Amino acid sequence: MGSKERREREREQRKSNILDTARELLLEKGLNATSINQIAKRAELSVGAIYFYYKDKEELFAALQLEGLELLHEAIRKAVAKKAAPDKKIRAIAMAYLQFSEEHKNYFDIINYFLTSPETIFSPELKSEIDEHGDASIAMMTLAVQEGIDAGLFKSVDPKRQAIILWAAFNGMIQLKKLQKTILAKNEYISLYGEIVDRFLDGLRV
Amino acid sequence: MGSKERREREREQRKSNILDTARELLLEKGLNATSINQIAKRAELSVGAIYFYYKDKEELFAALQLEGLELLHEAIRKAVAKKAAPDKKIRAIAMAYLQFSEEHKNYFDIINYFLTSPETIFSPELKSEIDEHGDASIAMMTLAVQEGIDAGLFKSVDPKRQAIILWAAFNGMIQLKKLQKTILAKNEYISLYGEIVDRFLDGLRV
Amino acid sequence: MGSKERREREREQRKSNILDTARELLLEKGLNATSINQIAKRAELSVGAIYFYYKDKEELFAALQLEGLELLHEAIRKAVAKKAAPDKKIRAIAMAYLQFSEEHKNYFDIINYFLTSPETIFSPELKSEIDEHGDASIAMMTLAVQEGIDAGLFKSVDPKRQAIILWAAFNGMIQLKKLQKTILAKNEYISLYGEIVDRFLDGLRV
Amino acid sequence: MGSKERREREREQRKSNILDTARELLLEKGLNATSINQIAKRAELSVGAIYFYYKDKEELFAALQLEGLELLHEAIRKAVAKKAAPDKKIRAIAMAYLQFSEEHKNYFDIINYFLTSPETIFSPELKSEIDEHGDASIAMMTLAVQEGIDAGLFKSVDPKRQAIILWAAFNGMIQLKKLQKTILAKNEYISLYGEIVDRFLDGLRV
DNA sequence: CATGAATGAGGTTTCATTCAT
DNA sequence: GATGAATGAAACCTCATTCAT
Repeated sequence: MGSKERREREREQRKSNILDTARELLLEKGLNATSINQIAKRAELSVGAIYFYYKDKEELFAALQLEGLELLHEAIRKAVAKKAAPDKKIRAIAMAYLQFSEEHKNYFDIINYFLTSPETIFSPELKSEIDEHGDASIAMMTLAVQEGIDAGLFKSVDPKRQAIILWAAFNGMIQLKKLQKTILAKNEYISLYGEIVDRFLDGLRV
Repeated sequence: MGSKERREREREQRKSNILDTARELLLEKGLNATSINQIAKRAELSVGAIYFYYKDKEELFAALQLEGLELLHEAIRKAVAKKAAPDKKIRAIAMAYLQFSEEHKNYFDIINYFLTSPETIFSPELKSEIDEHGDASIAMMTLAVQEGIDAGLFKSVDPKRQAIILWAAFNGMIQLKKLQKTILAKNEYISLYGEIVDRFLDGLRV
Repeated sequence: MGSKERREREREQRKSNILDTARELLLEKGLNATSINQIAKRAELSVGAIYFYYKDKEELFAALQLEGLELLHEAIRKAVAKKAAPDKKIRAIAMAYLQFSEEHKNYFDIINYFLTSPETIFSPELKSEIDEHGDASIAMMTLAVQEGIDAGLFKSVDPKRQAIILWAAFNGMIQLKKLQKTILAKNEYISLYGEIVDRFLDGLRV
Repeated sequence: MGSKERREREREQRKSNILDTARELLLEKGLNATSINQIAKRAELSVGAIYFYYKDKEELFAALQLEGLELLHEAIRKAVAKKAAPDKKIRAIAMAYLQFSEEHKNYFDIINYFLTSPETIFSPELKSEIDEHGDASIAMMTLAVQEGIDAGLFKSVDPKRQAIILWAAFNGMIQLKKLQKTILAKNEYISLYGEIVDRFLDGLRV
């Protein structure tokens, strides 16, 4: 017995193997330049095998993004786990996000690639599922802001809106990383990222 | 006599015609679905003609982006033209940028398309030229912040850094427009955009 | 005891289930858009199972055609069952055939699909078996003509040849159904079909 | 000068060359088995070149069918050219059609392939154009029947309807050619074809 | 008996680019 | 200056079939 379980396990492993290769290539060459053929070749699989596990390119890339969002959620969860003052928590989340963008640059880029691309690539259902995953991470920032308000430290503003604003600003700044050596000095974006938190906390406090 | 000028004029007109068509297609179908062949067909030109005016695809798309950056610069210049208090000026620039992103959605998307794509598409020289154009717009925001500091209204912070921070936050928020109907309510991003300025000015004031 | 019969029954049921699905898909998407994989998926069977019951695609589709020919034979047999004058019988068979083409459009199309396709798809043995099945239906028309001749109503012509001629004409007309809305008015082919019988009976009578 | 004309001529020649190869393969292997790749290879052209001349597979095959319909029309026109009694004319058209089906078996098969296939393959516009071409050939048969009626030789029936009936019957019979060696003796379909005309004319006469 | 993973050739189509005219 | 024919690689995806389990 147990042969069914083994099959199941192998199946998952294969899927994950394909995902690994896809991620690798996606980050090496970008979305358009990453083809199923290439993934197959590098994963030492036949093209057909990939299509056996993933219905099409879209499904494959969506899986990648979901993976990334889960990882991100986990990173933020850890950052916010220890007891701390609300502003410390916010800073901790900010730093966790920055760290994630560097340590999991691959996933971060994928998430943002799809988030910011003006082309709609995923089906509505997929998009919805992905957005929900993203929502989960925002919720933790919202909570931190709420605590600050409850503690009388912050103005009485809508906490979720502040969370979204911060997230938008963080994203915007990390994207500027590309401008290093032209508009920005090397790694200047990191200190700017930090200054976002300063400025926003200043703006938030009563 | 003027035959040289006429030629020059025709040449410019032709280039601009190509650009118009390219922009149209780029926004209709996205970057990698826009082919030189398609541009040629819609512009009622031969493929060869396009290659005569633009060395390759890259050069063509870079021209598009430059066009957009110039338009943006002009929009901001106008917004900041009239005398006003520094915070009003900042708000005016912010609103000009938002307005630009809506009225010239096509250009805005192109600018951001290239800015946020992890693929490096342009040659270093091109990238540099493009960045410089972007710089010009930032300079105007920098100036507004500087005025606020000089007037003793704002904290004594690096004004250019604040300009960059604001710009990053603005971009980040406008990108969230895509999340309408999932995470955000319709047009919620606009009021969030406004709140960025509130919070930031709060954080900036002495 | 009966376990062998049960097996046999299950086997037949499975085969018929496969056939049902194949027929469905064949009529939905046409011959070459219907794949074994698709049949397997829709029949909720494994690909291997289909190959267990049918040696290959060809055998599967031949089975479908045989099914259809049997059904057709039965329909004609019923039409000709009651005693009637020869010309009435001929008309009855004609109408039974038309009705079959409409009520069992799926089978009719399959029969004609293979009959008229210039590609030779079946092996000689298969083709032979299929033709024999078709023969059985022709025989009944032949008989009706023979009766007319014997009764002195029809000219003394070869009855089987008349049967084949009628069959050919019927088929030809039903195929014209496709021309509705272009060359033919809607359902005009039906009244034309009727007129075939008129004209041929006129031509047949002494 | 004249270089434009030469280009035009070369273009036509190339298109016709592609068509020749496509026709060849289509008749050798049937529709599904004929791929653009194969056509390109045999025509000693690149795949892209074919797509330069024909938008897609559909357009290529439609061109083939139109070619065939024109040839058919011409053949019938010739057959009916000389003055003759209406029944002779009808027989002449019938024979011209049969002859066309043998001498231009390739074209005939293509015409019928698309006519009888239950799959709709052409776009409505194409289909319409094709049907119109077919209409032209029917018109000539219609005229012959009309003459017979006018001359008091035939019953007063709708002449176009008789033309369509005959055409359907002819098609139906020619398709039976495939049954040679099983249901029919070799070339029996030819004499049956002739008998269709006998029977029909008998049925038509007053 | 039945499964379903795997193959890999082959399908249609698009692409950026070149170059003879 | 401008044309447009040609290339051929590469894109995504599907197929019939096999076979170890």
